[in-house]
Amino acid sequence: MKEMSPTRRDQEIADVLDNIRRVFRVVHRYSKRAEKIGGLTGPQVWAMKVLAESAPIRVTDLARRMYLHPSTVVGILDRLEQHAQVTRTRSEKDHRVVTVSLTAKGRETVAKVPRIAQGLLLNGLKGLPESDLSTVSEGLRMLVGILGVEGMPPPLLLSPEVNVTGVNIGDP
Amino acid sequence: MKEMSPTRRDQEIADVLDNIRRVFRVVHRYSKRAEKIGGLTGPQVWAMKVLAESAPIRVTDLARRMYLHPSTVVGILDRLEQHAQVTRTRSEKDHRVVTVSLTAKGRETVAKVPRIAQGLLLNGLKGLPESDLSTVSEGLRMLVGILGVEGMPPPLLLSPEVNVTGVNIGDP
DNA sequence: TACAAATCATTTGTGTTAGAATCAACGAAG
DNA sequence: CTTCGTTGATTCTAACACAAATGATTTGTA
Repeated sequence: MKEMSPTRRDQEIADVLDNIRRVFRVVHRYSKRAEKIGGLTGPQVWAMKVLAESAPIRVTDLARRMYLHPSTVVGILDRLEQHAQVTRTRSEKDHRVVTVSLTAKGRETVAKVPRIAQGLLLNGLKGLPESDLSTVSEGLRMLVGILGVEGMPPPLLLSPEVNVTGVNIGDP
Repeated sequence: MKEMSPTRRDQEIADVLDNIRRVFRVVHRYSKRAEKIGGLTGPQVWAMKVLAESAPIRVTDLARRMYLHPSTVVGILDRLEQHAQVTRTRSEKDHRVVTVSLTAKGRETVAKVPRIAQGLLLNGLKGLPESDLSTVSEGLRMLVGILGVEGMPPPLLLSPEVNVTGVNIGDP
């Protein structure tokens, strides 16, 4: 690429940080208020989707998949349990372990989610020309590299189903 | 842009969403625990920096600059006031307005911050080859475009000083 | 002037997030 | 078998974050 004066480079870095800020705010807000399927919040729906995919699952594993601290997930599960969306079962083999599953009601809820969750980002990305998508993809890969979290957590499965899940997460 | 089967494309979109999630989490955590200058949290330091730049300022304007809800800022100001870092003054002209300023102690605190706040992201970006920086920049610009927030808020100044602030914002 | 609408800060209520400490239970070493 | 370290879930505390409602004040309008 062409040469760039230090000043212009600084400007570009400033722009990057500025844009990160913007994306974060939007994604963050979106995740806060969006969703609300059946009175559930973003993180709650997100947990439900992970459960739909791999229940029964231990609390710790659920936390890992959600990139969250176990104590955070406990709170989310408390609320979901109150709404009768999930159940907790103490494992027989290892009494330290608690297994989380969806209730019938929970499965209904999850079934209703996908189409509604067609978020801004997912639709936007879908409509992007291949070359632009590559640019976005590359750029983010580099950011992740900078932050040193490429392999972050168990990459989850990558089925189309999960893509949708990803969106909520975003805002996920 | 080589041709890409629908499946591969879906995969790439999934990756993008996954990476946004990762960057989001990392930056968020970073802003949460990092900083802690003089016992202050990330958002608190962030508010201090905005104040350093444009105090005295009204609560609403401070909130706008931080991309936060006013009620959130009230809490942050409560805590900063307890630590004697800022003061609140009811305006004479308009009795609805409260003006926030830094105390002497607050100015000292701010003076200590900048060098420590050379964050992961800023340093990482600085070390990036020009071509890679362009890719990151381009990709983010597209994301911002998708989200329709190009002009989002008063872009703040773009001095190096503010860039540092930008990092905190991330977590914002 | 009077009254309605808008503005500003705050309070209240709910939810998300993390770290530290706690408690039970498992597993391995002696 | 007993002790010791580890793991797993939870509780507690503290900070964010937002929406909705409140109360005080200003502004615009009839």
